[in-house]
Amino acid sequence: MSSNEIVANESRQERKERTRRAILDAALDQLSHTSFDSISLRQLAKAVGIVPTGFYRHFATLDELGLALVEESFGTLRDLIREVRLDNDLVPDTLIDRSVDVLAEQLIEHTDHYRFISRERHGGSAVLREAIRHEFTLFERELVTDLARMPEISHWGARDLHVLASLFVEVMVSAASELVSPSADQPAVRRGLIDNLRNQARMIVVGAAGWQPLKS
Amino acid sequence: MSSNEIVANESRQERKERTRRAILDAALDQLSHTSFDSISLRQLAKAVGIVPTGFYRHFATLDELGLALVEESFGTLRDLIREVRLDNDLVPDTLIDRSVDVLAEQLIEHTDHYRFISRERHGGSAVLREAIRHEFTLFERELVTDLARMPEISHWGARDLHVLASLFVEVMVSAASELVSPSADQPAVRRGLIDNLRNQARMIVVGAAGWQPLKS
DNA sequence: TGTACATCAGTGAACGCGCGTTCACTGATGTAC
DNA sequence: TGTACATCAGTGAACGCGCGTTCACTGATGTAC
Repeated sequence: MSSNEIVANESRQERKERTRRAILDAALDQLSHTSFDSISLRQLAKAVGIVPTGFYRHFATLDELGLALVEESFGTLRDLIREVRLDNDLVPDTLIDRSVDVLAEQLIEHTDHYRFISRERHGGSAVLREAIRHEFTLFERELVTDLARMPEISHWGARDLHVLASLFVEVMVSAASELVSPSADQPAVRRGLIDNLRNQARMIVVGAAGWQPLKS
Repeated sequence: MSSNEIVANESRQERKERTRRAILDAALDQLSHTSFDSISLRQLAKAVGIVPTGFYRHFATLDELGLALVEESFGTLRDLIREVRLDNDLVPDTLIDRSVDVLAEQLIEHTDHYRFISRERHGGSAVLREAIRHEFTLFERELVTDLARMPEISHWGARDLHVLASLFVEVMVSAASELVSPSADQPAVRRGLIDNLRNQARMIVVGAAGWQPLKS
């Protein structure tokens, strides 16, 4: 579908927004088999159904497009956390099961977003790397706040909380990166990855339970 | 330095090997600020000091060059493990300290290799992704073998060992990726990352110590 | 040791192609009166 | 409600550039005798 096809009763603003959306979608599509630093503006425009120069009506540079995708992708990640937090009953084991299930669902629904983050996190564009790193910092900070509320570890210091939060984030990110990789489309492989993630989270919880907080 | 400068008493074979080496080095250099799927054969040749078509005397395709880099980079990683294993006294805490120190040193010495792996692990080239994934599988399998020798966990099953080994690999890879990132050149940041990695490893060890092996 | 021939790493011209960006434009939509 | 003008998303020609790959070549090194 091209973005400039005629739709009745659509304002100029709505039509523009629809084209912008189409550019973002075409970019996510192209980025599922390419990295951002070799994206092609002309192929993008072709997929959207506009002429190459039309791109500049929506983004001043390709970097601006990339940053919009980072923002959108982390929006998706924040939705995930919110969904888990809603029914947070504070029992570690069911919380883990619930979180892993929600993650697995989201990864299927928003594969493009997570693949984009995973690829560009250490990719060739310094601008995107920095933006993604910043978002992950915020994300981990939120997780630290959540963890600090749990009575069992309410006496922990900032360093201890960081150790635990970074462990959770890292196993989650690792598993997510594997799950969105094109090689993980066989159900048996997916189940193995999810099973392992669940057990990793449990082992971390056991580690946290026996942890002696650091001094100073 | 160009690869084709005159060096006395050098056989044709030696000279060719020197050019090949120069191509690999120029590629690693270019890949420190670019991803493999947007590498330029012409820029590579220019850096080496040969004409673009000269590249084909050494590699049939760019992919072949990429695979050579994967092999070489994982050679470096294997050196690291060997070095740690040499003085493995089986006391978890000193083993962790020792491993983290060796890793930190190696990351400084072979930044290019580790950055390449970190970037292409989830990068835009399916060929390299697959090669890197395969190497990591072998690597984790080796770690499982090592772990299975430790008396405390000699009764664990394959799944339990996989949980623990994958945790170690993932925190190591995460920390390494951050440490080779251009944003981690301030000593204070480096120390923070290394300190956190050490504590993550310790928390995992505590988790392993309290772990109830899975059934079946 | 000297000669005749084979090898092959590196050359350089040429190719067709897709790239990002410039610019002046068009014509439908929106707005002021 | 009708008219005159402003806005602006999308157009299309043109640009110079770097790209990977082809091909026939050169001339130093290596080898057979």
